[in-house]
Amino acid sequence: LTTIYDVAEHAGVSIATVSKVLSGRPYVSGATRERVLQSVNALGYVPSVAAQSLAGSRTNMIAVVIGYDPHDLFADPNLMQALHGIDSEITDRDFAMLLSCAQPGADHLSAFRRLLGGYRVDGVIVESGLGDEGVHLLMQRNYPCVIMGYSPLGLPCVHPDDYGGAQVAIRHLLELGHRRIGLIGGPPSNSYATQERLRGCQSALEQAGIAFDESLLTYGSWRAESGYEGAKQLMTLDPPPTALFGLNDRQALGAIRWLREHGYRVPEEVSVVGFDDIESAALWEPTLTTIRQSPFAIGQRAASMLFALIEDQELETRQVILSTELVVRQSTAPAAKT
Amino acid sequence: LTTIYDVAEHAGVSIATVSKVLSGRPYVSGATRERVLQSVNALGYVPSVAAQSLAGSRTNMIAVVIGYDPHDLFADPNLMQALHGIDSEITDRDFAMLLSCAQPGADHLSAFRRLLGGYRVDGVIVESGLGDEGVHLLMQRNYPCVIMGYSPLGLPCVHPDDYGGAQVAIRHLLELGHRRIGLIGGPPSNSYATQERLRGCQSALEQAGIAFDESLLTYGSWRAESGYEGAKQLMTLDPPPTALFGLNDRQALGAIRWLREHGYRVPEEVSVVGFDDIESAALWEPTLTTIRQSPFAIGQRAASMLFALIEDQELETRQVILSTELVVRQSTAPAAKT
DNA sequence: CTGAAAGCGCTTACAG
DNA sequence: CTGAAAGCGCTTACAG
Repeated sequence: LTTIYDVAEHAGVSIATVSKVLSGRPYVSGATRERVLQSVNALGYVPSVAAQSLAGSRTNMIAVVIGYDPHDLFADPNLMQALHGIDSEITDRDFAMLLSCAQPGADHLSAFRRLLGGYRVDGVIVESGLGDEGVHLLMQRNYPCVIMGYSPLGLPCVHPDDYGGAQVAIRHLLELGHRRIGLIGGPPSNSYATQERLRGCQSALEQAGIAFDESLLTYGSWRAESGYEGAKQLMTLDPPPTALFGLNDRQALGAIRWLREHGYRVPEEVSVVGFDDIESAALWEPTLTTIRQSPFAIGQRAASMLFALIEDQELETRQVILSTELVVRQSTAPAAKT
Repeated sequence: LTTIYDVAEHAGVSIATVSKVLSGRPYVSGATRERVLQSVNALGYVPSVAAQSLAGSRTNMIAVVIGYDPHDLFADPNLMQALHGIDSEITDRDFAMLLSCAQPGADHLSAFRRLLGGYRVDGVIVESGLGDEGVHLLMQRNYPCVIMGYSPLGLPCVHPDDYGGAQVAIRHLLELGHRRIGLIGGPPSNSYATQERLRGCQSALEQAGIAFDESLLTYGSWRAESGYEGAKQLMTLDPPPTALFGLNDRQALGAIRWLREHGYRVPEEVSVVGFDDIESAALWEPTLTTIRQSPFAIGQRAASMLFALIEDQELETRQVILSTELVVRQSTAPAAKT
């Protein structure tokens, strides 16, 4: 392995000078800089991150901490897109990302503790849903840190406009004449996204003079099965809803599956709306009307905020809310006359 | 931050002893070991990976190198599952994974070089499709390294039985009476998976006395659109195929979408088979007949092989081929009489 | 069984 | 503008 000493020798300077050139600090003569750079190139030198890190500078590495939830986690296209967004931001800065999952058994804090002690990273992006205690730990050591999701503690965070998006979805259904709208939610607890989307639903309904009806609400997971079960449950109500709002697309798709299996025509008899606009939404039959958000943009934004933090810049906004967009496709239609 | 010195002081021993206890080396008295462990616990000590790494021991970190292909990469549910599999293996060993994507512009080697020089990881898992030059680099430094996919260089690798799986898919269609079978392939070049699956198709067809017909083959990407386009292209042939084999599920699903949009009934008029068995395959309408593979298992296996390598154990097998399984669902039916 | 000392490859004041 | 030296937090022979 070629070290800084090799470069120094090759260039006929001291290692301190090599270091200075490489870190872009001033007070190096142009000629020296040139010579060093050439040596670096000639030798294909890449500094050891371990040594750099130990010596107290940057590690060029950020950690992405995600909760441990074997099923939901890695099956979630949104997470994937968010990672993609993060990657797209860090890649030109020559950063790498350390994926740190919470341990299955251990408390969520373990992931943070390991990070704090063991790995030296320049900053951390936390997937929400992990709770705030871990983040709190990071804060105390004032680690640069951004949350993808919500932060009750007021930490820098970025998330889609769940509240507004849900409102728009409900209003779309209301305009189509639907009055009984079944809601299929994500995890009942610990999910700000679910809560915010439900708040949005409630507000849109109440603005239309419709009381929020708890019996039209089911909870589950973010998975398709949860939508399937939700539809089953809601459609046995009397009278059944004329529209279903799956709080994410996978649930909406699962709901459609149940509906069609049981002879309901979508959208003629039952309209269905989703949230996310995942790839499948446009491929499904019928194609899914949904609220588009961009987890890719969330990841990107989180990363760029993190870099600002790392570089000690002031954040313009500590809470970034990315707008959503209604995408009308085939799965919604006017409510059938009753 | 608490260091090994703090622990040593707290336990009343030298840092060498603390180190010995922590690394599980012998020749420490039980009492001393106890005392050290208690101090570690009391202080919540976690060793600095940077220091450990510099001092020449394990980093407890592996790198996963993936090619840069913004669209396909992070949209691929298989990759996600593979990461999940890797994670499941490393998590109880308290390892972390460094996700290293090749740079957009730069040659693929850049990702490897950075790894080699900058980051000290104990081993590397390479997603295939990156070519072998980078892996070669790793080999030269004899870095423990496992490939998810194929290795022409004979490096340790693990992949599904693409060849056999494709054979089974084709035989399934043959048994249903199909004779003209359209093939929708992945990326034309650089994809061993595509090549192997096509070889499987060819062999199954020829065993049935049917010549491999290039005109019944389209290439594209692994995305759904590619299947959509493939179906469009293949169905304009005269006579059109009675069955389509999407070399992955997303393509198969895209093909079904095109077929239904254009009035073809699936499976009554055209049968469709996929490969992978992704989540959507069972949700789609019709549900998709497909060849099931487990990218999760691939990831797991790759990781466990890597650990064996890291621990200097002999590998029983350098090329692990995971079996696939035909899952018959609704998208295939007997060929219509002509 | 235990500890003193060198060294891993850098960065950062500090002198020059 | 340049370099000598200390120090980052560990591990690993090597003595004891």
